[in-house]
Amino acid sequence: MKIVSWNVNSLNVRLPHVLDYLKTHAPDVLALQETKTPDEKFPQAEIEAAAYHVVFSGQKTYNGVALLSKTEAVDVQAGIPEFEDAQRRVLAATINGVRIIDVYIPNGQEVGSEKYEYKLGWLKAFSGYLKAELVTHEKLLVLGDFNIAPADIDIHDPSRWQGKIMCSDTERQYFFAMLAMGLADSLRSLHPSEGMHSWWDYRLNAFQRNWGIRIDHILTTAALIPLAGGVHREERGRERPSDHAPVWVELQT
DNA sequence: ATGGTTGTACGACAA
Repeated sequence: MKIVSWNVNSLNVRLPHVLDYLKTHAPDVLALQETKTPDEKFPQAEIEAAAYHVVFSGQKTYNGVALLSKTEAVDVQAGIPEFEDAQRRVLAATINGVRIIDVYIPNGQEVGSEKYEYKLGWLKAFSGYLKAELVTHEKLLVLGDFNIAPADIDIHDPSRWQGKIMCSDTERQYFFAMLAMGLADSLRSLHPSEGMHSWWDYRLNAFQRNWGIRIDHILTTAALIPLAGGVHREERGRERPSDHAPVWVELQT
């Protein structure tokens, strides 16, 4: 079972890239973030024409998540239960017997800002939700844009980013707390000593200079065995790319 | 150089 996470930064702009990706890689599940598309304008027909099922939770201009899958998604749930949030950032569903949680964690803008406080409050609520979900789902996978680089190896130039957004101790603690719940960082486990960067800023030619950061993750419970995984960084080098590359894992079935 | 680019939507904000 091949599972992919990709922050597309506008599905309207990136639909051709996504359809090409489905053809080339034929993933069983493709989780999207930052679709920036309200539900009434979601390109459902185009995706179904590519022989994929799709569920989505979106809004105008910002955020938005979607799950594309070869087999139908069931028990679909949008958002974090009992957490009021106007921003569409979470979509959970069961696909092939695996509980899949697609997440777009807030960026936080700058350490100490109002948006950073929103990020921390959001992480607290999401962590509680995750802990509860793990009680009832043995096969569970959390994937998406976490906007957290867990360790120095995940950053092209750690000194330049120290203490900054995505790298602050408090954010990292939330990430490690998720691992302590019984989730494995599948890409890091498969590739212990490579950068595996997944995001490159649009500015300053960051991709060409390989100024990347690993902020897109796929976490798996012990009942799921990752056989292989990686980053499709060639997508970042295409015409009019997203600033994120897809990250993927192949699970033992 | 505390720099710049992209998306949304047409000015400013988010990333």
